[in-house]
This record gives sequence, structure tokens and C-alpha cells, in this order.
Amino acid sequence: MLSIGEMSRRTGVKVPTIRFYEDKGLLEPAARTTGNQRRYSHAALDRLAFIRHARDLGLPLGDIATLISLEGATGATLDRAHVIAQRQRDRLRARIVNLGKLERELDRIAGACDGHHDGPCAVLHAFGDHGPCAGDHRNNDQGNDQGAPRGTR
Amino acid sequence: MLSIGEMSRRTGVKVPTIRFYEDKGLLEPAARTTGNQRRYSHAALDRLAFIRHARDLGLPLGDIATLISLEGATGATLDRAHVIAQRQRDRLRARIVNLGKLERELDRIAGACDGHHDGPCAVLHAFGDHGPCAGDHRNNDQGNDQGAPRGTR
DNA sequence: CTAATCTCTCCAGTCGCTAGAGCTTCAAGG
DNA sequence: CCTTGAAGCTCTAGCGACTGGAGAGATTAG
Repeated sequence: MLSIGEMSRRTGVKVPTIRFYEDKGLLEPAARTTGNQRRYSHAALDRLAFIRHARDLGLPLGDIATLISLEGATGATLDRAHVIAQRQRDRLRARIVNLGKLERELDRIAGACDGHHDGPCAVLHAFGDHGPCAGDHRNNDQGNDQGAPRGTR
Repeated sequence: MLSIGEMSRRTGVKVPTIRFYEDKGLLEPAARTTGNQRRYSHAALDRLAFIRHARDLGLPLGDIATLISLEGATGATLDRAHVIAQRQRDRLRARIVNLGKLERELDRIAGACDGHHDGPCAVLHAFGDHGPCAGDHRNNDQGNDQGAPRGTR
């Protein structure tokens, strides 16, 4: 049986985050000691590692919950897991293409200012000016933040 | 003078979001009609377009506020604008590299399941299994969400 | 004048955490 | 056995960048 701190150390998921996952139903409520502290099985450890990994891959918690609910399922139900993986990969692909466009534009903007500061700033102008970028770098990105900033680890 | 709805139509920024920007100090409080409705100048329209564009490029509102405060400045102060653009470009670059790794892994996961659903699902196993990926696709991405999901536009 | 559309303010919710307050429990050393 | 300090508990609030709804008032077209 593992304490919550032990779980945290082994998976790299912060302690409050573990409690948060329990609250959201991603982890089953842990068993408790007589003093009300959580104690986890190794199965729970595996589950937390699974969640962690899926989060690293950018899956939203809702999708992760779906994957968990599919555990132990067989047959056609499992197509849903496949669909989630594919959808996430496609989201990521679209996002990479989009970010590539943004990068090129930021290049242009950063390059617009190369040291001579006389008149109004070219960088500021470039930020305001949407013309030079072919026009469609808009980020109509659905879904959540792929690869969330979760603090430094 | 433009109504808030007109501003929204012309920039693609939603009405509540415009009010939100005002609240956050990115837009100066608009003039009001006798009936308390906001009326905007064309300068305000330009400013909103600027914000919109910078947001599309993934700049956090704090950075945008800094850029705005630099408007009209000259000389060395403007280096700050340059630094913001470069920093953002670098964040984006790092992020693209990282997302590329994630994409390859999702490819592996999605590929793990190719139709035959007999035993336990390979996709689920692949999500749980961190081994095959060289190990360091972790997303220790600092900074905010580059290219925010702002709903469908 | 009336009906339809806009706009107003305020509040609550989203997502995935993170941090703090103020308290209790646990394990190890003396 | 007692103390000490780390680790745990619950609860609440906050982040960023919005989004949506309620219920009221303003404006505009016919």
C-alpha cells in the first residue's frame, strides 16, 4: 500500500493533482487508514501512470475517462479507443501545421526590427499588420491545450 | 462611431470578449451613449485588431499589454518589443519540436490497433506503456497556450 | 407605436490544475 | 512514552482567457 506522496514520487504527478483526479472520478477513491489517509494499491499506481502518460500526450481528462471506462472491454466497443487516439493524432497534426505558419510570421515580425530604432517600431507595426501573412493563420483550434503546461518537472 | 457588435463583426472578436479586454485594461473604456452603450472610434478598432492578431500569434495578454504600452515609444525601450517577438518565436519552435515527438507516439498508439479486437486492447495498452517512446516526450512546456482555443470562428 | 434586435451588468462555468490556511496523523529518535 | 517534523487531511480561492446565461434597458426599422 502506497501513500499519496509515494504515488506522487513514482509517477511525477503532484499530490494535489492526484486528489484532483480522484475528485474528478479518474481515480477511484482510495482506501483510507484509520487516520483518514489515502492508501493506494499497485493497480492504482498503474492507473495513475496511465493518466499521466495520456495527459502528456495532450488528451483531455474527458477522453482519458472514456479510455478508462473501456478497460476490460472487448469487441467493437474498443473502436472508441482507436478513434480517440486517431483524433488526438489528427488534432496534433493540424496544430503543428498551424504553429508552423505562426512561427514563420513571428520570424517576419522579429526580423522587422534589426536594431535601428529611429521612427515608430517595425515590430509593433508588424504585429498590427495582418496583411503580409497569407491571411489564414488563424488558430481555430478546437479541443483543449495539447500538451498542457503543468509547471516545471 | 461603432457599436460593440460592429466591432465584433469587423474583427471577429466576440462581444463578451471585447468587454473582457476592456475590463483587463487592454482597451480603453469606450465612450458611452446617453443610454450607456459603448461607442468605439476607428482607433479602437485598430487596437482591437492588433490584440486579435497578437492573440492569434499566441501572445499572452500580459505581453500584449506591454506591446501596447510601447506604442509611440522610441529608442532603446523598443528592444522590449523585439524581445517579446523573439521569445514567442522561440517558444513556438520548442513547442513544435515537442509536438512532433508526441505525434510520432500517437501514431504508434493509433497503429497498435488495426481492427482485430480479440484480447485486451492494444491501444489502451499503448497508452499505458511509456516504454517504447524514447522516454522524454514529456511536455515541460512553460508559458501559456500558444494559439488558444477560442471557440470556432 | 411596436416589435425585433442589441446592449447593458452581473454572475457562474469551463479546463487543468496550483497554492494557501488551518488542522490532524504518522514515523522515527530520544 | 513523548516529542518533533514531515506528510497528510479538507476546504476554498485563484490562474488565464474566455464563454454563456439571466433579466433588464436601449436602439432601430417598419
